[in-house]
Amino acid sequence: MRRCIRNPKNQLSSFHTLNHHHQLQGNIIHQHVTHNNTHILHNLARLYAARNQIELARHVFDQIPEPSVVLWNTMIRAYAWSGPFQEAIHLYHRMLQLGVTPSNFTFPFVLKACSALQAIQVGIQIHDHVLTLGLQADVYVSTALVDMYAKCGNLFEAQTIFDSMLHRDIVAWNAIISGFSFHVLFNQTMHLLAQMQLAGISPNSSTIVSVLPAVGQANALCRGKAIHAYSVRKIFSHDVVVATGLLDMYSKCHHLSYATKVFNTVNQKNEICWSAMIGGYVFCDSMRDALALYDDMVLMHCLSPTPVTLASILRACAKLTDLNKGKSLHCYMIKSSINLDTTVGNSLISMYAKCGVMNDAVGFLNEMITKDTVSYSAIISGFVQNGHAEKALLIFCQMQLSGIDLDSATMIGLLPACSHLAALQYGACCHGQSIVRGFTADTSICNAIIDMYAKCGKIHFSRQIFDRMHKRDIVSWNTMIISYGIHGLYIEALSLFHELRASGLKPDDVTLIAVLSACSHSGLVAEGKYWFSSMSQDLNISPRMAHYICMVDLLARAGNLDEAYSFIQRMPFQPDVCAWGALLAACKTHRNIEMGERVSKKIQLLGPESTGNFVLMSNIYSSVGRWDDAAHIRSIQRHQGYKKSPGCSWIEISGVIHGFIGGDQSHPQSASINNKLQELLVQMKNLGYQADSSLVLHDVEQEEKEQILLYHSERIAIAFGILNSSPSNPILVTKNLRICVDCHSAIKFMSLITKREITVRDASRFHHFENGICNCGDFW
DNA sequence: ATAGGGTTAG
Repeated sequence: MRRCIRNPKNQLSSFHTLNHHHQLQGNIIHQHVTHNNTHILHNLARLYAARNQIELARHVFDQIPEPSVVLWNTMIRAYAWSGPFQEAIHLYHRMLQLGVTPSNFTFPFVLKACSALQAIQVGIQIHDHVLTLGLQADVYVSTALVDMYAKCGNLFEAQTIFDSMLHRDIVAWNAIISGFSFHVLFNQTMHLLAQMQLAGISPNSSTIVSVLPAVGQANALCRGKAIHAYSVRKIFSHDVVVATGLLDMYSKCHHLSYATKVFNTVNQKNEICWSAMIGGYVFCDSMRDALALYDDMVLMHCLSPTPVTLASILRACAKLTDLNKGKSLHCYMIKSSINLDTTVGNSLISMYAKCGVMNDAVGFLNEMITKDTVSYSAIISGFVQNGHAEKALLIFCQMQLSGIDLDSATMIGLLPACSHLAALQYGACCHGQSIVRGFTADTSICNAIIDMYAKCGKIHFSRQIFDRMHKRDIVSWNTMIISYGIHGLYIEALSLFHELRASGLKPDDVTLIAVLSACSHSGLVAEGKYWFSSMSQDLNISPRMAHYICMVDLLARAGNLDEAYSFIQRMPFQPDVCAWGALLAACKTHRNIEMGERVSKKIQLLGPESTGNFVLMSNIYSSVGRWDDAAHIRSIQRHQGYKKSPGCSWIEISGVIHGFIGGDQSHPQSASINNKLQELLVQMKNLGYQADSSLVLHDVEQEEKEQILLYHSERIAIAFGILNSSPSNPILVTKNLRICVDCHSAIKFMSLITKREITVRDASRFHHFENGICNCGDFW
């Protein structure tokens, strides 16, 4: 050591032998040379920079009184190469402050940092500087400018500079091509690729690698194959980087067999290549293959998963709702102290949310050191997906308090939360924010807004949004058709379906569910049967269980109980509780005890899945006065441990949502609500209202029935609404279950007495009461 | 070269 210091000329060679473990030694040496000469410091800084030890390089650099331009460039390049990019720009600015004139080598590096940060304002300043120094003709500088403008999104300026270049080498061509490819302007990218070849320059592997993502995103399989063939001819298709690009392109084109073929040709597969293949399987919904390949990578090939690998594989667990696998991966990450970056953390949150364990999702969110928009959005969507819209809104408040801004994906979580809650005022706020922030250019956002207005009872607003959209996808049409359906506007629903067919867009399986249920609710048996047979024959959509259930509903609702029964038995699927449940509901409507009993037995054989069906059967017995049988069914239900989920209704008044469960007396205004209900009951009875005997458990007095029914949650919510809103305002109440027959008839009277529009959204549709009539025509 | 949160129906 001492010998080295005494003989500084030997120092550099001794540094070459240093490795990470000897950094300390290196530091000691450089402390000793600090006061010697700047020439050595220059070399030392360059050496550290070349080794990517930026902090050490910076430490030395900062001690040099007047670094040469070359050294400034070295430092800026080091930062531009591997970040932090901001530091490259910072050094450039300091260089100018100190009066050092940048050279033509400075610009490509600092511009690269601008590209990485998408910092176009700084980029423009640098461009000005280039012009004042008269360096715009330099190939390297102009290429860097092209790259910066292209990456930052100003493709026009990039193209202008590129066109003005007298000499364009392959790097310049790659810069402009990768710019267009980066923004997925597929046609322009392909055009430039052709022009490049016309100019006599053959694309190299960098060119190929930069265009492949755009090919994949554009789903341009034929182009992709041509590029693959070109790569084979030029003998770089076996290069890991090219092969990774190729297999990613193939999987984005849903061509997994080619992707795996390319994958298998690579001899020296690295983690990126494995991750790309695993990601490809996940993209194509081949979750089992993704998991198998992951095991292969980690167990057989002893490679460590990178954050990218983990993000992909966690997504596979989420899609499979394989909580065990997801948890074991989480444990593995903790045990092997893999650095949990924010992306992986967000994948974990999403996995927990998709598996329905929101406690774990929120628990992990709270542990996260750096939470971002995605973390919160995952939680918000998770709560909505798990049926806790109100918690989604609460988390959103927490997100705002923590200063993290929302983006359009957050909004796409918030809007369905408003839909579920029928929270019109929150929903309208979301709509407003979406306009202000420019989200409404996004089709998915508009779709969510259409759904929100429809579920909040404002179907006309939905249609306005739908009509004004620039671009509609199949979800837009489906949402609008379904919205008409739940509002009982079946003519509009079916006519929109015909418009969709005329528009040239292909209906999908969801469209047909919407159409079939529209037919079923409006009693259009023949039309429903027609579309059911047509969907597989003409529209090339194979019917799923849900479609069969729609058909059962269609037949049974119209009174064709026997036909529905045999339809269920002929289904190509094992009939489930829902299929039988649809028939059972119709048995109740059509008071067919014999069929009801048969169906009820089938359901009981299927096991403990549905409670509503027990209630239904019990009600069927009660409706014909067979109280003992009704009680027996209820006792089986109790005996087997089924619990009826409580009826719950809510109403939004002045932006506050008030919720009530059946018999609820806990609201501060409970006394006046009760008075209102009693007062209404008297008036209703004067007009001929009679409590429906079939709905309440057997052998209680009429008086008592009235009182039980009086406090069904929807009635409490309506009374609350009457008391707390001006008479000109319509009332919208939302209920978690289906409305009961008695409430349905009572609300008709209430609308007549109070002369108010009352809308109830129950679990299946809207009931719009006005002047004693409901728009469902008592058929629901 | 690979990666995270996202709209409709049941």
